[in-house]
Amino acid sequence: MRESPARHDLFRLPLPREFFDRSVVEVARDLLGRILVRVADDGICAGRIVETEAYLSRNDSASHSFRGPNRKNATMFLGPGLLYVYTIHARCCMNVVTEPEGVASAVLIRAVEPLEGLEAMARRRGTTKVLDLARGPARLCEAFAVHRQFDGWDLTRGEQIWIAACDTDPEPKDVGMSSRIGVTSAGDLKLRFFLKGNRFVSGPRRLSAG
DNA sequence: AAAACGATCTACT
DNA sequence: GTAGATCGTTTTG
Repeated sequence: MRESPARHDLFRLPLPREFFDRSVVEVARDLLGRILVRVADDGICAGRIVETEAYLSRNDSASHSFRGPNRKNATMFLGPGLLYVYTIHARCCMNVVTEPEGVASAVLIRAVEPLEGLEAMARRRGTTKVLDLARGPARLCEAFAVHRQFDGWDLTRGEQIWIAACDTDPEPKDVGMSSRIGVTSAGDLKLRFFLKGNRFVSGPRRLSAG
């Protein structure tokens, strides 16, 4: 994909703290269309966020912060605009902490549409299939070289990794939402948002709305 | 020390 | 769409 100077300048502006200091659902929806930017020694890359999932603070048993702060989830309690990275199934997933300090709500970034630095992503992922580069939270982390070491990273600094304020797909956003009540124990509520019709969205894109 | 549990992925039908 | 792999973390004895 060709790289235009104008676009590159837009990628440079990190979203400010206030952006993240809002309701987690609001942030999850508003993150769609924004650009995730990664500057690393082994390559620069960027992608448009097409799928997110909101995790509602410690009142939601599906959230990692449900049982209160501990060694692993500490970042979630430290305030908006931080990156929370955790491991699962021997892989990493990245979250953006939202809402005021202590609330511990976060948005899981589930997929991006690769825009720039496809070569770097392909190298890190071990595949050249564009569809498989960053669709899925763990694949995304691998493609963008995000590991546990980035847990607690301040996204508003605009260094190494951040989310650009620009929106490549200005209004009106065609946002889809799929919610489901947890089948397990205490009714877990999951709120997944995605850009409708985008082929980089993972999983079943059933339900409409939005 | 052992067992169970995933905010997942891949392969395959 | 679903079964099976996979391994760090948490929970249990």
